[in-house]
Amino acid sequence: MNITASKENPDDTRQQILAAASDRFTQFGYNKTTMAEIAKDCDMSAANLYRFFENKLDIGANLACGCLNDKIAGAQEIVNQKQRPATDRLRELVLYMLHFTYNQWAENPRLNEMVNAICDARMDIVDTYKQGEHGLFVELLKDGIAEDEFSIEDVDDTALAITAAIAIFNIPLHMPMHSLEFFESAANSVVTLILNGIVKCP
Amino acid sequence: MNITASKENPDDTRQQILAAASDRFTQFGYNKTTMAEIAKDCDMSAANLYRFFENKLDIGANLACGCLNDKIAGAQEIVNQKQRPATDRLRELVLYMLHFTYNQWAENPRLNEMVNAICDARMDIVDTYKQGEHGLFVELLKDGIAEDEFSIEDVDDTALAITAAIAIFNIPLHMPMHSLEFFESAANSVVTLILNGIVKCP
DNA sequence: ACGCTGAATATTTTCTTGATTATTCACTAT
DNA sequence: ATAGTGAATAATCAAGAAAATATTCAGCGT
Repeated sequence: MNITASKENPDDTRQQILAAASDRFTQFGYNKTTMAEIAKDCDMSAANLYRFFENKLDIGANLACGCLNDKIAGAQEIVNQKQRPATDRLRELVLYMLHFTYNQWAENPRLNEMVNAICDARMDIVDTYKQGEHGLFVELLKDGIAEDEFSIEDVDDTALAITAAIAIFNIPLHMPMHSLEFFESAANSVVTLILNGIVKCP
Repeated sequence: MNITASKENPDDTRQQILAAASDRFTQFGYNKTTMAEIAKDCDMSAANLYRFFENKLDIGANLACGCLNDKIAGAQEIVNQKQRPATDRLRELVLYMLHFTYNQWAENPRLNEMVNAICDARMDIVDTYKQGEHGLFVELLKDGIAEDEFSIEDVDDTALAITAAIAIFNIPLHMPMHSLEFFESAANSVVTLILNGIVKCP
């Protein structure tokens, strides 16, 4: 037996493919890049790509997954700033999500192609993301309750309501409808609304 | 000069055309119905349609306008029930809008074609609708303040925040994403969130 | 057996090109 | 002047062939 491990780690190859695909997708769009082009960038045959990914959509799905994981990771960092008031973190969290969504759309219009393809075929990815988002809000709300900032009956339901209320700031498809300034203003208003409530307290 | 007015009121003809177009659009879809068919239903030539409407899209826009006016009218009726607490009316208003949007999508999938065409070309119609919606919330919030149910600093901003928070319940495009039950539950949660707020009162 | 490939096959896109359809216009009837 | 038309033109759609692309597979070199 060979004492060294396999010459190339399969995960490295996967990453190489994903990197090449990401470059192509962002520069030329999902539909316009061919498997042959991705393969050539990796100095391999198109057939070989299928030993690492099921198909083209699977490559896109993995990229999208990574992108959404990055988004969640950035959001988690905000939630993790436990010394800050939950109120502040909630506002920053929503604005962070808006900016992430907007920048993704603005800096890379071609990415929308991929988003559509993914949404059509791999709703599970979106669902997973939503679950992560929900978890973040639950954690933040619980922090707020622990610090006596928030008074909430049903944390889970409230987190669900918040995600529904800020949905438009998380959907790339909506970004072309308004300017970033408009969205920022709207997001701030929504957060204020959420935080203050409108029923007068006794 | 003839002592009688013109034999046919131009507005009647417009209404006749709109009615015929509405039937066709809902039964066969916007793209599949031809100007010739609409004209035949009205016992006139296709060319004559252009004496009453700029083009096919203009007919669709007028229908959409009417539909959105109906929606606003129904919403206004709810707001008008001044004897009821504003709190109740707000919840019913949001659920009414959700049901209107959902039914429009569910009962008539073909209508979506037209919605898309309108949204692409006549954003002004959507803007007008949004203004009307905003006005309704402003009125309702002021009612609530007058009745001492609500305590609101900036009514206009709050109305804007509410419309943003319930946006997903007003966009037909989102309806296929979830069941009506899910949307109802989410809408109720959002309304509760709006009404209660989460910041503990001193 | 492993990691890979070229060639074969299946699926999608692109490109014509002939219809359909929207829109305009010169003209008729009242 | 008004309500309308038929015929001409312009724009769009649709079917099918050709080309490009995705995906599979038998087999090669190690």
